[in-house]
Amino acid sequence: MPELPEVEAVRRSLRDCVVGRRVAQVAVLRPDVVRGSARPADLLEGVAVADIQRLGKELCLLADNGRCVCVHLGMSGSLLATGSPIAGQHVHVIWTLEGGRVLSFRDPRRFGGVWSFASVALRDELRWRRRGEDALSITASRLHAQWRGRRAPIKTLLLNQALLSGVGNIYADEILFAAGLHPLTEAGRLDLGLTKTLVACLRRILRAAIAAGGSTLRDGTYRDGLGETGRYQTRHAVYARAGLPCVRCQTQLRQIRLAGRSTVYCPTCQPRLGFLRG
DNA sequence: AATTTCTCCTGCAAGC
DNA sequence: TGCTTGCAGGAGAAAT
Repeated sequence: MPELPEVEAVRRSLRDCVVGRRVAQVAVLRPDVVRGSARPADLLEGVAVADIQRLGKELCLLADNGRCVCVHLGMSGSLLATGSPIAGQHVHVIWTLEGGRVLSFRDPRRFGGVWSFASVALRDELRWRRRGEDALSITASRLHAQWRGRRAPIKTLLLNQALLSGVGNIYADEILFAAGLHPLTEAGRLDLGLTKTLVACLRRILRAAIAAGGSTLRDGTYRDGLGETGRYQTRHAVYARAGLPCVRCQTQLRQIRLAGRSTVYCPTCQPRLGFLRG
């Protein structure tokens, strides 16, 4: 569930307590969540963290010796900075920082993971350059060009991280509602004007969600790097609201399955393009 | 080449 | 109360 806004909230909350600190020790409790070398030195033991970057839903800890470690939170992952080691199950990697603070990667469902790279260049070649542009920097003209001729539904393409990085199921539904677009709309049928509307809604919603610290759903799993919950879930217009009245027109919200994911939309506010244009 | 389906995993909620 | 079943979904592989 951590999507771009949640991952950005984690990045910002961790920045001050992690950047500039040396990693005193790394413990890997579950080696299979680490891809690439899981040797402590390759997971930044002994070096200082110089920066934390983000592409889409993925974080990357950069060390001052050039090495870097990507962390993907998957569905249920969290990256928590605490004053002492956290108790409980599903903690897979622990970075003990100089000064006693501890950074823990916890992921019950293990859809996330950790990737170690010898350099940013290798990270980019093997991983980040294979991803689409970050959703916060996409422009309408580039998205329009990318979607030209595509027959897949717009929601499917919004979720495709090889095309665009950062949008997941929650924000895809929220963005499409804000833009008044039916999730099954063929991507290639969006003209530049509608694409501009879509991109404007995408930016507005992702930024508002970042400002609110992301969305913590009823299961309560999402926390930022300091353990704080998000506050954007109270502003969801459609996600997890199937059967309830639309906040704009009171029509009962409809749920379908698309790309294997539950999809909620308002049949009145989000009409099919085909019905408008023949 | 594009698109869809399958698979991984655990926790929670609903139903009996 | 205690069981089973279904559902949630990111991403990459596999199938169409």
